[in-house]
Formats: sequence, C-alpha cells, structure tokens
Amino acid sequence: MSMRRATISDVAREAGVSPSTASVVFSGKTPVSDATRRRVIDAAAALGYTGPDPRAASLRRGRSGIVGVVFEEHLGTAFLDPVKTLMMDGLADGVASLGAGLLLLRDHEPTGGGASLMSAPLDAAVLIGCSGLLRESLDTVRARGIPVVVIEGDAGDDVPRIDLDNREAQRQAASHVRALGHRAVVVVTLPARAGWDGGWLRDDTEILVDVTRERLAGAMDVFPDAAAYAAGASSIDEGFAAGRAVLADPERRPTAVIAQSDLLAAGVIRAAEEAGLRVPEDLSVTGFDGIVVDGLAPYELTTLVQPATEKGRAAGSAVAAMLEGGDAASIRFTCTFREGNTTAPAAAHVAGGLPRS
Amino acid sequence: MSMRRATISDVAREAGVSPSTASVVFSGKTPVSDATRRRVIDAAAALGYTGPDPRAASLRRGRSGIVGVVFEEHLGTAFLDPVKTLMMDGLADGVASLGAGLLLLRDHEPTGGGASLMSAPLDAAVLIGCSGLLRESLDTVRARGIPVVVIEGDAGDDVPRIDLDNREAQRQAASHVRALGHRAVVVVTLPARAGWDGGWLRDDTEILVDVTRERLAGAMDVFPDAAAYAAGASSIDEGFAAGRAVLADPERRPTAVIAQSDLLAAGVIRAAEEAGLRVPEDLSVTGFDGIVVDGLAPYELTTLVQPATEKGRAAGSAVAAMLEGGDAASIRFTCTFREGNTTAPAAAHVAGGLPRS
DNA sequence: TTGTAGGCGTTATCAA
DNA sequence: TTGATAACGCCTACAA
Repeated sequence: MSMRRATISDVAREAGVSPSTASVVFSGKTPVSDATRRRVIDAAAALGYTGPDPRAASLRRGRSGIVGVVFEEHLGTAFLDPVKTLMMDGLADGVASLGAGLLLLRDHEPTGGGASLMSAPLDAAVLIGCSGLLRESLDTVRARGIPVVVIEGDAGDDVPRIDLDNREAQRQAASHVRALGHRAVVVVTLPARAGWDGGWLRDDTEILVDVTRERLAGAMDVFPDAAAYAAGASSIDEGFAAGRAVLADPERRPTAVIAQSDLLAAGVIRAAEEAGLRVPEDLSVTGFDGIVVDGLAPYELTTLVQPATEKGRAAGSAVAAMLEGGDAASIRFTCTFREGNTTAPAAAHVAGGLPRS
Repeated sequence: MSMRRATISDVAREAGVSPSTASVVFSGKTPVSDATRRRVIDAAAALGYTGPDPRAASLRRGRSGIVGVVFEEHLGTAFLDPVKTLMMDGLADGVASLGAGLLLLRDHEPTGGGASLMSAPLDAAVLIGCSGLLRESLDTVRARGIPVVVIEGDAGDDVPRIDLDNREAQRQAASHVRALGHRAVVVVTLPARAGWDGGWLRDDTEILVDVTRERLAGAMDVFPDAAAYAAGASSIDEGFAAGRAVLADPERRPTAVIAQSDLLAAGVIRAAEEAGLRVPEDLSVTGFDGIVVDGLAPYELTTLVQPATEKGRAAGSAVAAMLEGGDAASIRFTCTFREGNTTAPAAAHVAGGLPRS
C-alpha cells in the first residue's frame, strides 16, 4: 500500500492526454474541450488525485501564495490586543484578494528550529510593531529580496509603511478635554519601551515606542504641563493599576485622564469607580482605538476611532501591489474623534494644580 | 538590473566547487572542509545569495515546513477568545520543534481567492472547533493525504483528537456548588450552535456544539432540574446579557450560576452587581477555563482551569508524530478545579424553587 | 571530502 | 484545442 501519490502525469496517462493538457484542466488558464476536461476529471477521481502539488506549483510559478506576518511577541500576547486582532482580519482579507494566506512568524524564534523569516517560503512579509528586532527582521527579509511592508514602525525610507496620525488625533481628543474646561489632566500612556513595568514618566525618560511618543506629544501639545504615567501594557488590568496610581492622592487628583488606549481607559474607569469617583461627573476619561471593550458597558468611551481593519487591508494591498511589480506608497490613516459618555465639563470646584512630573 | 537571483549553482561555480558541495555547506548534512566552506560562504556573500530557495527545497524534500490551522470563524473573532489564543501559543511551540510554522486558514474562504486547504503547501493540518464545516474541511485534508489533528471536535475514529474532560470537570464544579448548599442553580452555557442568539434552552433544543453539550451534561449530573440559558458567544458582554436574563425576576433568582466560560462568568458577575447583588454573598458564580479575565479584579473566579497551552502543544506534537510516520494517539486533558472568591455557602433564606425550563 | 547524475511535480512557451 | 519540451532550484544516493 505504500504506493506513491498520483501525479498529474499519471492522471494524464490515465485520461489519454498530455500532462500539459491535464495541467490546464486544473488551472483553467486555457480553454479545454468539455470532453477532454471530463476525461481528465474522471481520471483524477479514479486515481484519487486531488489537484496539483502546491510545492511543485510554487516552485514552477515562483510564488508560494504565502505572506508572512512577523510579530515581536508571543502570539498569545499579540492577539490579546483587539487592535491587532482586527488588523489581522483586514490583512487576511487584503492578501486573500491576492490568493495568499498568512504565515505566523515570531521574530525571535524561541526554539530555534521553527519556520523563520530565513527559511519560510514567503512571497512577501508584513512586519508589525517597532522594536529593535524589527530592524533585524527587516534586514533578513530584504536580503532575501522579498517585498515587505511595515505597520506602525519606523523602517527607513524605501519601505512602505502603514501609519496613523497619532499625534494629531491625540491632540484632537486633548483639545476636546480642554474645551470642557479641564486643566488638571494626566496622561496614561502605553509602555515606554519593551519590558517597561509601569510608572511615572520623567522628563528624561526615554520613550522608545513610537506610538507612545507620538500620542504623548499630541496630548502635550494641548497640555504642556501634564504629568504622564506609562502603563505596563495595553490592558484593562494595567490601566487599573495606572488609574490607582494616578488617583492615589486626593489632593492632586486630575479632573481628566487621557489614556492612550481604550483598554487603559477602561482600567482607569475601574480605578475611578473604586475610588468612589463618578465618570464622567468627577473624572473625564478618553481612550484611543475605538474598539469594543468587552465588559465596559454601559460606558461608551470618548475616544479616537482608528481604522484598524483598514490598516490591515491596506498592508495586504500594498503587498499585493509590490508583488505585481508596482511600487507601494506608504499610507497614513486618520483617526476619527468620537464623543461618548465618559467626558463631561470640569466641575469648577475641583480645578486645581497638578504636579509636574 | 533585472538579473535573476543567484542560485546555488551560481554560488558553486563562483566558489569553484560542485553544486552538491555548496548545497551541503548550507544544509550541514555532511562534513565539509573548512576551506571549502569558507569559499562557498564568501561566494554566496559576493553574489548576494541568502540561502536555498525554500520553494525548491520543499519540492525536493517533500516537506514545506508549514502546518495549517483551520478556524471556522473570522480570525478576529477567533482570537478574541483567550483560550484559543493560548492554544495558538502552545501550537506554535509544538510545531516549532518540528521546524514548522503556522498558516492561518479560514474554512469558509470569503473572497474565494485566498489560500485554502485545497491549495496551500501544507505538511499537516490542525482543525479547531466543531461546526459542520469541520466535516468538510476534514474531507478535503484527508483527500489530500495530509495528516490532521482535531482539537475539540468530533472527527471520527481514525483522526487523533485533543480533548478535555468537559463533563467530569463541570460536574466537579457543580458538586462544589451543591456542597455549599445551593439548590436554586442556573447554568449559563456557551452557544447551542453557530448563529445562536442567546436564550433559554428548552428540553427540545438541539445542542450542536459538543463543548456546550458536554459541560451542560456535567452540570445536569448534579442539578438535574437546573434551567439553562445559552449565551450568544463566549464574552463578557454576552455573559452580562445572559446574567440580566437569569436575574431578571427577583422571585425566581438562583443563588448560584454555573457559567461555561470565565468570560461568561465575568459578565454574570457584572449583571449581579447591576442588580444590586453581592458576589459571592448573594450569588455564587463559577466559570470555566481558568484564564485571566482582563478587568475582573478583585474577583478571582471559582473555575476549572484547562491546560489550554498544553492542548495546543499536544496538537503540535501529534502532528509531528504523524509526520514522522508514527501514529498519534488521541489525548484527553484534565481540568483542575480552582476555588476563588466567587462562590460561598448559600444563604438559607434565599433557597427557593426554580422553574424547570 | 567532493563530484556526478537524476528527478521532485508542475507549468510556461511555443509549435502543431 | 492539444502536445512536446524545457526549465523552476534544490537535494541525495552513489561513485570517486
């Protein structure tokens, strides 16, 4: 029973046609007479042939139909973030139009053995994030001559990027908060760098994560003196911890918190509730992302809606364009400000000074 | 500048050795003298050759180093579930030892064009879930003669499965609840089938999802008369909705809710808070999964901890075993009961009858 | 330790 | 509409 699998030649022979004709029946690239097609199909069925071997096809065509997606974290960590999850969906769509699938890759292969950027049969690669490892991954991919797109990362000039107007968007939310009369404002930011544990940002703290820096700059454009607390990750729990820290001292409580993600904002709201503060009456909170935060109802965050799915789709399209031989331009997406029920005018009596960090 | 990429033959020629020698330098499968190696490496560098073309190598070897993971939903939906996310991590580990990567596949290709089970260069496939489509996917894969493993799904006898002792585990939690004196208990279950919108289960409701059915059976073993409300999905929001429905009528309120997932349990707790009930004093709640529910602190769910990462890793190992030519046995994992602070003895005065659904 | 030879299964090209 | 031919780039017996 150890007979080898049927090949297209076997099918052709069985059907009494040439291999090229049989091939064409499966690829549909050239007209074939109905009678011939029938014979080939039947022969295939008889032999249990289920179609061309993708490996051979990809060698011949020079395409594997696979796009690598490189994460800098554990897959588990990456997918906990709804924004990335949405991006993946968009990306899946984007490359599907190209007839490709997504291969998950970690840029820091733990076991050393796994499929890697070096050895996977990729047509193209999408890099996500902005760590130092990205640099390395980028070099690998480019050495292989594979088209690459970077989402949310600084990759040098000749690599198309998919970006967001982080600073402008955040400035918009901050302006909204300011227009409501808030003066005592604290920013709760995303991590300052990989391995960050949470804590107040000082003037000399180096912020290595682009997104964090840009959004913070946007907030500072409006509130130059605002203190900023960088959370350990983008999650409700970390937001909660940050919120506790920010609201710890009743004397120095802000009347508004600008959070750099919806999850962080949700955590801050929890912390406010714990401290006996009402949102938005006693504390206004803004988020960033515009995702659905599971379990946050009945709050609707005042936030910046980013087109996460679109970003993924755009990356897919960019990759597709490059594979067609074209040049993919970088794209900068715009966030949309959405007012929810977590911001309200500042109560006059609580306006007070805040410490500069 | 449109010169074709260098091949291993080019490198060999440049280095003054034969192609096979050059090949061996890259694969390391055979000893090569240092001098030769040097020459080959240098030649490669000079030509910008970055290693064997994975497409050609995979044809020759008959292995692509790619394992397909088939989901029955949108990727976004799938990854919102922390359990799946953990499984993916385990799976990534499991197949890495095999030198493979994970290719994301949706069993219901929306655009029709994308990489599919039919055409992707897979060495093996892992199917997750238990819908009707699984059947179809399974047939496709097996027709191709590709090793396959099913996680949490009924796949017929000769397909290795990775399973959980759902019924026994749930029975254990139910027993705990019963030992605490609860008699008025409602089960909040996972969806009864794809497309389920949430609602009470009646005796004649057909439950098409294995996990739902098994866990429910476990609860019914202990509380044969318990009513059951099937949520629309495993999320806090759906749990909240279910909780509202379950707690709606003060006259018929249960003293304990057995939820089939931690996310659902978290939602039920929210609903309880909303209804002015204290957990666990007025209402005991149990979950299932043992994940970290972001934002649930300070509650610690009484729950069944399932080895999600292990499940993924086991699937990876099973696949690896099959690729080695061996037979992979099905594995059944066991959950561990963990008591948190969301269950407490039933208060005597609220013991009351519950309607049978 | 190195080289030779043959084929992995397909498909693009061109001619019939 | 069909068929012959020639790669695609690599790897592995096996021989030297």
